[in-house]
Amino acid sequence: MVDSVHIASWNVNSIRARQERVASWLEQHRPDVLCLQETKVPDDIFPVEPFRTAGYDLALYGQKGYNGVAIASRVGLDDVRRGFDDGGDEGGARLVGARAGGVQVYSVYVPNGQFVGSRQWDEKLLWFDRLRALLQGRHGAGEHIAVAGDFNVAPEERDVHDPEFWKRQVLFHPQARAALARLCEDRLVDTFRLHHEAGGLYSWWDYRGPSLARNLGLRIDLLLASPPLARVCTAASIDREARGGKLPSDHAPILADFRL
DNA sequence: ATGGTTGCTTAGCAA
Repeated sequence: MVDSVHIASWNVNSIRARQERVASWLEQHRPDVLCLQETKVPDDIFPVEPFRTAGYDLALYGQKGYNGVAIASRVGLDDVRRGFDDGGDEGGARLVGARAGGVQVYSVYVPNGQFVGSRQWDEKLLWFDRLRALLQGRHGAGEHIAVAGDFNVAPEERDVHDPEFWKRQVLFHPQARAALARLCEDRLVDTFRLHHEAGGLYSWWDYRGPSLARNLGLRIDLLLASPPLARVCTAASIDREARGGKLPSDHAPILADFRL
């Protein structure tokens, strides 16, 4: 009987490039569930062995070259659902859901948006509303739901090293922040902010330039919980250490613990 | 939206 569940999420920027690093991280942290984004690989050649060896089942929704999401679980994995089922264009493999450890889990990779005013920008803003509709259509208010992933939006000024610059960019534009806020309002809670007040705590640092050394980052990776699940969230963190070393992803893993 | 780096794919795109 599971009485607690530890959920993690990590944009790995290619699971094939990162598989040894992810495998050792799994052995070290042993989360019950790990949501992955930017796996960048079709399902038939996803490197499943390191996960099986570590005791994890996988729900895969990938594609060639870009995007790709997955859920790894060692506490059961049922009712896997890939993508939206709203009849609209999927716009890439960016969403997979499953039941794991008594929680309804979603791994999400929100479109980056390219630049403000682009076609991809419009798709990004729309994507939040599609996700909101999907969650409202599939789930009731009392359920334990975790929506984890790379949202490609920092929620607040304290989540951005230079808000004045970034508010004109896709990752912190007022319209993107508003779209995220609409998704969340009264439905999803940012678990990190239940346990940390400080600014300067980021989950992504650009590969280019001295961003990591100078902590020029943004907190765009989020683990959102429905209110009933948020009420039993006992801890949340960002594993900044995993952003270091040789050939890291440009994102750090994020984690949250729940007592069920 | 311009630079810098990384990954997928092998010249150029996406992030």
